[in-house]
Amino acid sequence: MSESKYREWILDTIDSLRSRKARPDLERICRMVRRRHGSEPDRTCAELEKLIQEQIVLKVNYKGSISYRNAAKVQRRSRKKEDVSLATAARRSAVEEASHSDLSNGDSALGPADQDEEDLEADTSMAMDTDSNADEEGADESRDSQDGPSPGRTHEAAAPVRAASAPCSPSGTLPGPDPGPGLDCVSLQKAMERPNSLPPSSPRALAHNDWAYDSTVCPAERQHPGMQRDKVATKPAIQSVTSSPCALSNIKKEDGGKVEDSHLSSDQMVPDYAARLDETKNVSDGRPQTLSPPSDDCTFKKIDISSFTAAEDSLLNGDKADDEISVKKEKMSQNLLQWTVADVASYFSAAGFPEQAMAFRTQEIDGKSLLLMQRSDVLTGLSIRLGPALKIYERHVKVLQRTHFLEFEDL
DNA sequence: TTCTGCGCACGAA
DNA sequence: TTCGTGCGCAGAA
Repeated sequence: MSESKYREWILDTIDSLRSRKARPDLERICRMVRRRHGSEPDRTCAELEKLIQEQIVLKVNYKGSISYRNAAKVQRRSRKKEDVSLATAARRSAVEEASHSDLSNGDSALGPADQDEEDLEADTSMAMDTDSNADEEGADESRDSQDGPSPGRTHEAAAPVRAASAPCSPSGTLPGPDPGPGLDCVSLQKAMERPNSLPPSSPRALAHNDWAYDSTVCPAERQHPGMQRDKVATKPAIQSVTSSPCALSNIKKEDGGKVEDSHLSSDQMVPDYAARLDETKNVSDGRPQTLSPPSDDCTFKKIDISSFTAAEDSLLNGDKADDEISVKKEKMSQNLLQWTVADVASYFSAAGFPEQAMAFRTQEIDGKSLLLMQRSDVLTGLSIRLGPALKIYERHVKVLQRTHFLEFEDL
């Protein structure tokens, strides 16, 4: 029985419970998985915990009880029109994801809108277990250290109250809705903690973090630790869990028929650059994708993503990138600071994320802002779906940032 | 007995 | 007003 199978089962179960308006709590999840697939609650619990760690499943405290959410389906409500400044917005959303609502008023399923500044430094833990047991948070911390230095995750210390503890209470006789002390999964969680903590600001750290860029041109072929989330079958009904990250872009929100997905063409989304994109794609023919970072004052016109990616890879491996690529990279880094909002939007549009490009535009992300973006900002601050957001961050934002900072480090 | 569907109320946006 | 959520009940299996 593969883990991916379990993921599928669990996500399926959560979706199923949700669809029938039942609280997806541990008890129900375990029971349903056992009934449907004959899996022991212990195992289900363990797998569920893993999913939480991987931020595939969100653990939330809703109305005083623990619920689990399919992270891919968590809707970020009413963030469409945010006129707050980018920094504020991004930060706030990071807080949203990370800090969860406290028991104060229970409801936290969607993440609190504003948690004030108390957790601003907290990195994004999609597992917004609102009762926030320190165990999990610890794991999260170590895992997500790439997001940025999160010195002193305040909520960690601030939340010893009513630790909802790990969701383990296996073996059929599960404690009721009260997530009381069943079997604890602490050991599991600890076991799952990953050592990983180089300061993200350091390009080298990035290179050593959970991210190793594959030189393969097609991201679909890549499987690296940092992208594990992408492998999740967000649509449980689908059997093949070997889905590539690319497959995620096809994720549709099936719940309630809320298909937020883009039916919009590039033209609709980013009219001014879409044409160029199409043009480019046609011309490039066999080549993957060609970016055309705009701006009149740009010192370059087109950069081949694949080349760029390859350059990054070489960089990571300590190889000497070939001159041509280096030149491109250098130019790109320099120009990044000069990118306008439109440039950034067009970049992502050209990179195959026209819909998400709009989000960058809406949030007024220019080159400088792009350099400042953290993972959580991309995942949550833009109100874009998790799948594309992960890809955008891992394959583009991070790459651009790293390249940029590497440049400066070298200088 | 267990599972499922759903009306309804609640709280947040 | 809309939306996400889940309690609690009734009917089905």
